Amino acid sequence: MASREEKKRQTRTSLMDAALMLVGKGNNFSSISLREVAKNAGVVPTSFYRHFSDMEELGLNLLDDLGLILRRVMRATRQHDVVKNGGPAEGFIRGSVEVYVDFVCAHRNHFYFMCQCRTGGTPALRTALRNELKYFANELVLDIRNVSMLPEVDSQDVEMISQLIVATMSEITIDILDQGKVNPAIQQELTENMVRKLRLIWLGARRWKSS
Amino acid sequence: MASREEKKRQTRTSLMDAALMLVGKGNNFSSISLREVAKNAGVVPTSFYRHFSDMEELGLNLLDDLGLILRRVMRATRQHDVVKNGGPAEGFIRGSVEVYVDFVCAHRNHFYFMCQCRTGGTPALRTALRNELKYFANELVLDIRNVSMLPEVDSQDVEMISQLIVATMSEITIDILDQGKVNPAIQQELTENMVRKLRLIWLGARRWKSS
DNA sequence: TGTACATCAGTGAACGCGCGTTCACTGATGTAC
DNA sequence: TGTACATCAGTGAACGCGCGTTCACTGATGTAC
Repeated sequence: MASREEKKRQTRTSLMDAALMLVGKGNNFSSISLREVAKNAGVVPTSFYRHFSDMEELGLNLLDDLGLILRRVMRATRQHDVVKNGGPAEGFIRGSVEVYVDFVCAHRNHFYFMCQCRTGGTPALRTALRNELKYFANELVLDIRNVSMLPEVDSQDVEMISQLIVATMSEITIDILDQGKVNPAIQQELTENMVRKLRLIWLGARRWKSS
Repeated sequence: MASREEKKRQTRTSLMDAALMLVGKGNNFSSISLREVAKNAGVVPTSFYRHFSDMEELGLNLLDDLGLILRRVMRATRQHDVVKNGGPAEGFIRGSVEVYVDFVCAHRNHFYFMCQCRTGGTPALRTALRNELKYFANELVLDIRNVSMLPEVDSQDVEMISQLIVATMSEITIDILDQGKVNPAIQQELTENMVRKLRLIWLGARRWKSS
């Protein structure tokens, strides 16, 4: 039999899942009501307060989840490179995009919430998300520097390049989520399009000389 | 004395301005109520229906405004190039970014609404916005092709490049809006950062060979 | 120009509804002896 | 192991409030003669 603690954890997860589900169904997080979330989690509205003080706090917890997902994306990307190429090599752009696209598809609702938060969330949510994305971009900077892929580019410019990459990733995220149902053909096309964009950026980066 | 028609037009504008103002103050469009909008427009809630059937229709009209603004951005950019350089030349990237940044600052609330809509709006709003942005990107394609700046790049790839540019513009838009108050120093820094990004893209584009 | 009527933007009362939040409660799980 | 008590996740009734929408209205503007 589940312990009291374990049951509580389950209800908490149900609440967060319910909120994500409502976001995934096209509702805007900022207009989802606490009562709706509770109802979809199969719990009475007052129970909500045993877990979160309000919807914003639930949202902050969803962003923590997102942070974990992004860390897993980075780990999977590195592992992918090592396994396939023994290190970053020719195919690393395609590989990274494929890993990322798989994660977005596997966590559609989290990424949906991320896109909404970036521009539509409360100040606290926006700040929390900005920090997650900054961390992600910085990790990218470290990866680029560690393998010395761009020796002629200074720190500030590596940061600029990683921002450019993150912005381009953001774009494909919105595109993937915009197609309602998962369609392998379209998904493949988006991936190819993305690969070409990153290749072009990489082409520019290799020629880039920091002044 | 204002004619009845003229007065109606004024009230309509007040309603749209009130909605934009609420968006600019940090509210999410999808959670702004019709009553709030009416109150801030200095009008009774029932009056709203004389102008729009619901908030979504008001939003679609805001997107029409945005479309006009984007067309003015394009015109101003072209004019800027012609006046300053007699055509696209060395400084055209910086010039274009400056024109764009000025427009974003001058129409903060419209661009705020745009960013929210892109991921958080109703399906009708998202579709309408997607069409506006597609038009904008296509105009960019035409500009690039017309002046034959990239002779070795085929149509499909010019489109890819213009998407890349639009995505990068989107990013700076969010950054500008994220700084609550207009701060010339930060704005200048964002502009410089943006210029470097577009230069890098351009560097890649000039080396790009369509296969 | 003056009058009589039509139009219609804006009014104000009213409705039923879902909202967030409070409160005292219940009863299963956990703990002390 | 059994008993008596403590904890606390989840309940259900109740509250006041702002919501979208309806309706019959008012009175200034516009039109026909």
